[in-house]
Amino acid sequence: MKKIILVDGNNLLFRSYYATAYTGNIMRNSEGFPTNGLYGFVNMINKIIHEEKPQYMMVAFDIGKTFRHEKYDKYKDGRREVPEDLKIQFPVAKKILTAMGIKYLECSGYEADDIIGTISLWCENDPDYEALIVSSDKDLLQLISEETTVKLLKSKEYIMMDKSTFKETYGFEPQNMIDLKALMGDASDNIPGIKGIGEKGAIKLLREYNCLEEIYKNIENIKGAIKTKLLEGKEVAFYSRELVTIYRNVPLNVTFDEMLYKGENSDELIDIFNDLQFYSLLKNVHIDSQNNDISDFKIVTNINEVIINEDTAIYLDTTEGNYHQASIIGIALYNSRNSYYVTFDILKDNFYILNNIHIKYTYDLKKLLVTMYKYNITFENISFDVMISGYLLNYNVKDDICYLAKDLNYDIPFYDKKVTLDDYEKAKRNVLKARFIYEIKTRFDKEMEDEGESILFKTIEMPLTRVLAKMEIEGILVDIKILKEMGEEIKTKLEVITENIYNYAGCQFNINSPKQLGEILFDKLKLPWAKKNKIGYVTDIDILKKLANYPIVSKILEYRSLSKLYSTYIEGIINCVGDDNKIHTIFTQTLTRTGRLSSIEPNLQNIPMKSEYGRLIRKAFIPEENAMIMSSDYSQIELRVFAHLSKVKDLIAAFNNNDDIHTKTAMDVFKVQKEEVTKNMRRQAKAVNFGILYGISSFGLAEDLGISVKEAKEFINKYFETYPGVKDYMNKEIEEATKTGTVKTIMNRKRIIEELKSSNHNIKSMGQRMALNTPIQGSAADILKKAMVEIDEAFRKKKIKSKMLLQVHDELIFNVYNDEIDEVKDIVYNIMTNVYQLLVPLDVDIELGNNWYEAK
DNA sequence: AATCTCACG
DNA sequence: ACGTACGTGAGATTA
Repeated sequence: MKKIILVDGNNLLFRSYYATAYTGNIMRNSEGFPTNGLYGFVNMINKIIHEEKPQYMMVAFDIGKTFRHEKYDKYKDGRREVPEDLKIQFPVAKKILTAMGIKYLECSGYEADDIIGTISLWCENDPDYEALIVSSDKDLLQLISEETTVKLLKSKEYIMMDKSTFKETYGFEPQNMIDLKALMGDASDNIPGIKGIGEKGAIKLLREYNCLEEIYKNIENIKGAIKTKLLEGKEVAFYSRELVTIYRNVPLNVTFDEMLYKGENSDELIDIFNDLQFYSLLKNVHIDSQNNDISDFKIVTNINEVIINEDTAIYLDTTEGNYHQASIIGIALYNSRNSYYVTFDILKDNFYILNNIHIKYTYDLKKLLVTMYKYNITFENISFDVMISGYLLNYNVKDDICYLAKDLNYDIPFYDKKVTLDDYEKAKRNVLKARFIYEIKTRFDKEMEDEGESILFKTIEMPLTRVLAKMEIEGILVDIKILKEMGEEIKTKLEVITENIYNYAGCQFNINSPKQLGEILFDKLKLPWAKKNKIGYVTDIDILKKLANYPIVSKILEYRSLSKLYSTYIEGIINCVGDDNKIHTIFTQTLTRTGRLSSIEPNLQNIPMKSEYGRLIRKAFIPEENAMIMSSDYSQIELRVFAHLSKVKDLIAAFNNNDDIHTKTAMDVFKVQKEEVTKNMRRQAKAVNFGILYGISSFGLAEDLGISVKEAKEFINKYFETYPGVKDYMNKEIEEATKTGTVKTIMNRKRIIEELKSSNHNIKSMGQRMALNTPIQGSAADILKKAMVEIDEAFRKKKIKSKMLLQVHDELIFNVYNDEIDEVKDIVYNIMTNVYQLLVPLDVDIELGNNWYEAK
């Protein structure tokens, strides 16, 4: 038996187009050609091939006016016009199919359905063939027979419908599907059907009578309203049926042999995908062995075999998970002459080879440094980290190098724990990764040069990665006892509060469950302000604050903050403390879209600060003996950056005069003297200043200040009238960003913002806010990073033994030995204030204490 | 795996 | 007419 896969091409392309079109973010390649339909289309075709392993395959398309609907043109007219964006994707879809070795058919005057119906009829008449139809259109179910099955696509999965499953589901024969549609109609296809008869009623009738003819033959046995409707709609029903009946004798000039699945023509397909910029799909294309195979590498059995005397890439193979705990499995080395894989077993007595001056390139240098630290290898000559370079170039960079490789058309298989590989194959994959590093670095180097990011890369990011490695290795001391004591206290408080809440609620429930909590508050206790989300009621802090007068709600607020403290900051932190009583976070250098760092496992950039009680957690972060914790933070760095970027004279003057910026804003906006600025005026001015940094919106400001959107809008207008330069700057920035699709920081860090191209207002607005915020947040991040590099350098030159420990976006935390306090304070202050010349001065506050809490 | 909530700058 | 401030990470629950 030969199986042919019959695919409804129109259906597939429509589905994938509308799956993304509604977001408004229509995918396009850099020439502006829309690709959103094609992307899903190709994925679906790939999936079908993968799942069905077809011998024969055919994709059908609609073309021209269809005979079947000709006499009912008035119904067809009601159908939605195909958007131009989608229309132009059809010819490309057909080109792709040809490149994939799949036959496609279209026949003037017939729909895709008709073509599929015709071929499936051929299968019924030919004992050698059977058909599998793929579509999400239930109309095609009418074709199900002994020889024909339908794979009915749902949003995420599919249902296989053969004769027996169809009967189980509907209770009548597949060929009577047309009668079902005739009765119930189909709004999306403008099939009228009988008014007042829906799916349920229609199915019931067909289970009893099978088809329209039988229904009307037995019309006297049918009672009540249904009977009237049936009689009134008789004519409509019959011509509706004609409309939905698939025509199965399309004059097709094709043979089964022509529908053989031939397999792809890689070169053609690669060309097309490159054109469309479907880089992730390229990995599925069978690429010639050049890229995914390598045979001339050596698995080293004796270290003397390793000869490196030219620039070489290293790839480190470790166990999974947090790299502070990871162990080395082996390393791959690659250069244009030689390539090697060295297992840990061989390496462990020969680490010295890694001091080779020719080892220059890698992926994730920081991980390499941290992992190799205990073997005293410092890789002084590594000057190029492909991970960081890829990040600056806005590639899709993850921990696993395979993602980047995939995007760049290098086919390195992903790690799959279900597949066991022999030693040779494992070694090969690592060598492939080293080769990828070696080959891609030249291209990245050039791309960075073109983007003007080389200096940023060489003088900031590459040196910084070594600084961060040191900070991670150093870690910060934690006094677990303090955390445990505080934990006990919180636990006791939580028990009391839990009892209180149960009493107010009149029952016990899981307070941590937003769902249950919502039901208690808004269903059971009928509190006002109920607002729904997908799951149930919204129970976030904004809603609860409005209800804080209810004793149960104030207790819940208390419970929330305490349980957050307990699980995230007491338990969470304690779990991260190692045998050395220290926490070693990981600073991710290649994650944020703005250029900031982030901190994980644990996150030490969000330790409580704003609430007095939570802040006590900071007492557990302590210095070494004979040392103090020092914190140095930039004051208003983002607003200063904004003053610099916007060049607004009043703002620059305010910072030059060392004014309190929020008070100054209040004076200008409210047109009052300094003495007349009330607390509330300053608070409002501060909120607007923050709003400016975020790409202000009246809604956001209203939310923040608890005023109406209208008031917020007026307030913003007043601000813009006060500082017209701000508005001008924002307009100019958005215009430029929209033109180029990118924004840049003061150090030329580039972010691509696809959202700016969106036709969806919301998404576009979000893009505009990103475009306004990124240069500010990103430039501040640049400044911090530069300061960190310089401080590290100064410490080294002056042989300072105090250590930089943490970075929290606008502040640095140090462990400072008592005998170095003055010197370190000096160095840090001078570097931080002079690291970059803005149009306004940079200001730094430095505090010292016996723990992080006191250093504030 | 996705969602909600909340901690930070 | 729309849903919304920018950038993160983690824990708990629900699906």
